[in-house]
Amino acid sequence: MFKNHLTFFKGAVSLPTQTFFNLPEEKKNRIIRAAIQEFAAYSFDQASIAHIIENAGIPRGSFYQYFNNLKDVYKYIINLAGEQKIKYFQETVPQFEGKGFNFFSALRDLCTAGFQFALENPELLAIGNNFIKETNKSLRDEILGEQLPKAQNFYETMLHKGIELGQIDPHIDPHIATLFIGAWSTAFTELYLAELKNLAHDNPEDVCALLTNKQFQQKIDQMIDLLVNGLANKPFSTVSE
Amino acid sequence: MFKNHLTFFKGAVSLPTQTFFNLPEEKKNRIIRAAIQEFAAYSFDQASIAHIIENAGIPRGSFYQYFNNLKDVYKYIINLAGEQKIKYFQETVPQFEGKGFNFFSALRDLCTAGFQFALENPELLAIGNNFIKETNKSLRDEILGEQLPKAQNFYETMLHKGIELGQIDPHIDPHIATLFIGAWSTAFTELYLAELKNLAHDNPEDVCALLTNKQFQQKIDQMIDLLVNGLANKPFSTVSE
Amino acid sequence: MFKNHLTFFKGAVSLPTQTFFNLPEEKKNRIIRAAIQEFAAYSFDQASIAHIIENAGIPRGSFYQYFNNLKDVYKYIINLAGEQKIKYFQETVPQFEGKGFNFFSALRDLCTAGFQFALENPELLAIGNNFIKETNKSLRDEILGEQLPKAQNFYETMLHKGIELGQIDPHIDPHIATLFIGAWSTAFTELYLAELKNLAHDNPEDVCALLTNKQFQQKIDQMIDLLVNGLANKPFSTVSE
Amino acid sequence: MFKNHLTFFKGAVSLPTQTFFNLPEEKKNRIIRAAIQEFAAYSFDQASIAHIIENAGIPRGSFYQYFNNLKDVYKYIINLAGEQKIKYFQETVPQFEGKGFNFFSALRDLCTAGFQFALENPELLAIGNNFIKETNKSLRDEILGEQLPKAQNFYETMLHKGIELGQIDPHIDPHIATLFIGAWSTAFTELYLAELKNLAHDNPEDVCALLTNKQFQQKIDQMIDLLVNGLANKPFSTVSE
DNA sequence: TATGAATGAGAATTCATTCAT
DNA sequence: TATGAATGAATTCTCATTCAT
Repeated sequence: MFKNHLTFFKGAVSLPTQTFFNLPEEKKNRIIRAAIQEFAAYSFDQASIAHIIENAGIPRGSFYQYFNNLKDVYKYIINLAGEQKIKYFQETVPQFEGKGFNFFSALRDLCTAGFQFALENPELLAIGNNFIKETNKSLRDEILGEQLPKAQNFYETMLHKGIELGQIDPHIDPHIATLFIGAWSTAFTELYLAELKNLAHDNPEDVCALLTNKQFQQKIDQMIDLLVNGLANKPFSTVSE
Repeated sequence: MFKNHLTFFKGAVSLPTQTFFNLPEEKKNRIIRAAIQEFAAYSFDQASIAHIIENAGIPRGSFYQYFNNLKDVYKYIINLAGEQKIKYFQETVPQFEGKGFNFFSALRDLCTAGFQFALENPELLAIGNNFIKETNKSLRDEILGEQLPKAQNFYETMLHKGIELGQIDPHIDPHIATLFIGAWSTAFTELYLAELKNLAHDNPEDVCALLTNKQFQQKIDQMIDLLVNGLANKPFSTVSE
Repeated sequence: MFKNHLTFFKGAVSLPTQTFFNLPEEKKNRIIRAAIQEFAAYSFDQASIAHIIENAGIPRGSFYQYFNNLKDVYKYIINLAGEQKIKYFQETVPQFEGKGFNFFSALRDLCTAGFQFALENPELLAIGNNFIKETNKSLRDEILGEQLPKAQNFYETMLHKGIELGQIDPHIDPHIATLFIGAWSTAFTELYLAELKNLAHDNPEDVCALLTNKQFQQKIDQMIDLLVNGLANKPFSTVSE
Repeated sequence: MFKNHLTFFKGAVSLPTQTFFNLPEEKKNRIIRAAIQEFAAYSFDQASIAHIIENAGIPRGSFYQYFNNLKDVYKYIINLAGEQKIKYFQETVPQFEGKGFNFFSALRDLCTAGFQFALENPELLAIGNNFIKETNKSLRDEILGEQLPKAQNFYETMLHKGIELGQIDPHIDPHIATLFIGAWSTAFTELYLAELKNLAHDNPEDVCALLTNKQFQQKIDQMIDLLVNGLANKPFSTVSE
């Protein structure tokens, strides 16, 4: 999940105890909100159970009736976030079906949706960002391992379709392209976060206007253009022949 | 330093105490090795002094005669790694001087050198990777702040030269291009690490042959091609016009 | 508090955690006793959490569930001691109200009560003594700052009343008089401690008889006489005119 | 020594090693100065060998060739300070010999000399102050025990002479009077230090004028007057009869 | 189940003193 | 003797997890 703002996995591993699920909605949500807040603010290693129970307003002992340990809450939250993201995309992005599919316009749609989601769920974006940076290898692998099977990489699906329809250079190894798009997308997220911070400084109230902001739109276009056409000044490019 | 495997800074902040520098080479190296090992395996927050002194085989108190705290060793090691990398590149990569400069072939040289360095110093690569992911903002800024002035971003230099010589599309915003190359470089590192792991599984002894390995060479070429020409199947690309 | 054995403040700053206050009386008292013992025996800087938890028979971690650090226990104990002293005096010393007030007899009452209190609470006396000697200025100021607002300096109150009623030489600067009484009081405490030690040597069991001891009573009278009439053999005193 | 700024002991216990005394004057003085500085700034418990060697500019190991431990330096310095004070007084204060002796004017002379000394040797005053506040009982006793035999309490000598010459109320127990004068003197020191601090704030350059400052002279006179004649408004004092 | 107190394993750091050269 | 590195005991503080009610 969250290799970047446009990648995600679908997962449904049930880690909290049954006791947790039996909780009244309000309390359950308080706990979830506190956990989201915690993992948005801190990496897994810096997150603490103490913070979560304090923000959720539940007793220490209760925590252990709902989860085995911090890792389990983490997995649960990562999972939840992934589900929300998938749900959002499924509702928002036109499914890449039918003949009308165009890889590059679909890409732009996906980007826009991604930024929209990030705008509406800044904490989930932060959680994703923290997860990407997670260096605890065994934790990473454990989470990815559990979720990868159900992962649904929109990019990969799109890519294959694009190749199929001849919109993408057929010489390109799809695996490498996927890797590249992933990194490209992460860089995009960084750009987005940097812009957000600037806007927040200058004009906190119209952060929401970011997406319709002309300059930012131009940057999006440039990034997409780079991905599509590369760096080369076309007449001069020679290396890759 | 280490925004990715091809970016680095030159730095010379001296943080260990004089006592440390007075130590016999052998002992000093033992400590440095232990620290490198630690920061290669763990992020700054997960690294522990206990591990370092245990691996270096020095008593608890001695550590504090050499460094003030973990942060100081970290800075020292990051610095050392940066210096080694710069030294390596200066010795290996043909300086981009004179008329003969070609952005794309220079890029390939840089990549090859980067992989070579990573192959010879896998732990330094790991340290760099961990640093990129560092989420402790104040620590990041502190280290970058101390080293940025002396930073030397090869990509940026090259990019400007490439634009100057008309080898790169002049419409591209250099800032975004830098971001783009950064993403590309990160993807490259991931690719490299994945290959390494495969090789290590299959044929641990010829890891060193990776760079001359034909398949890997093809992948490098593909990556460069992606960067240069983009994804589009040229006759069909339309979006960015 | 405790500028000397007859001065004190009233304070009610609550520093321990709620957890501490929830503890069963017996355990709470064990901890309080251990802390009192510690601060009676050692100055703040020499006191150690290790001693307290050992004497209280609680585990290391528990201490930190009750207090944030040594300073907080210290403040709490100083405060407790102050409250006990005030309570004692309020119950024992006739309030200096009404016309019948006589500075000098009130002083004697106060002294007697002070010695009585010290006798019954030798550890609190020791704590007060250690606090007076506290050289850590910021700690002093912090504690005094928190408690001064509620401070009730019996001497000063009495002094002003004595001046008002013409019982004290009107030429005397009240500030200096306060200083003077402070010194006198300190000397008194020293005298008292010395006597206590002697008695303890000779006849440990009748320490309690100290106050009714005739010789000691005479010493008290002498001290008061010194304060009231000074050293001079009256007909000969000349210096201060 | 140093029960207050007018009390002191003479002592000559030689605690440093012979090696120390063999040192060239300059180096020896550097060490002494560093130690004085340290004990003026910190109480014994807070003082550290590290500070001293740093300020003296001597290596760690050397310290232990000159002294066994911190306590020994402390004793040595306390001793040195005492000797300096005695020397100063012997040179400055008219010896209380002959018929012309008057307790009260001698007292004023002593005070003035004491303040003068304090002004010229603020660090020694600070050391004395710190020693008075020393709560480490065994250390106190050890130092006092070693030095008391040779102690020379000017007050006590004077007092006896004053009684002898009928200048002091013969009913007064000399022991109690000594105790009282001691505390009085300490209070005096506090007053002096407070004034010093005020002056330092207002007019740092004329701190030296403090002693000739009229207001301060009046305070001295009031303090002496209180000691001589007591608090009572003479016609009304009744208690002590 | 809910609660919140109990616990102890670690982590960092300090510093006096000893030791080797 | 001079030097400065070596050492480890002591101290504070944190926190996940267990336990008793």
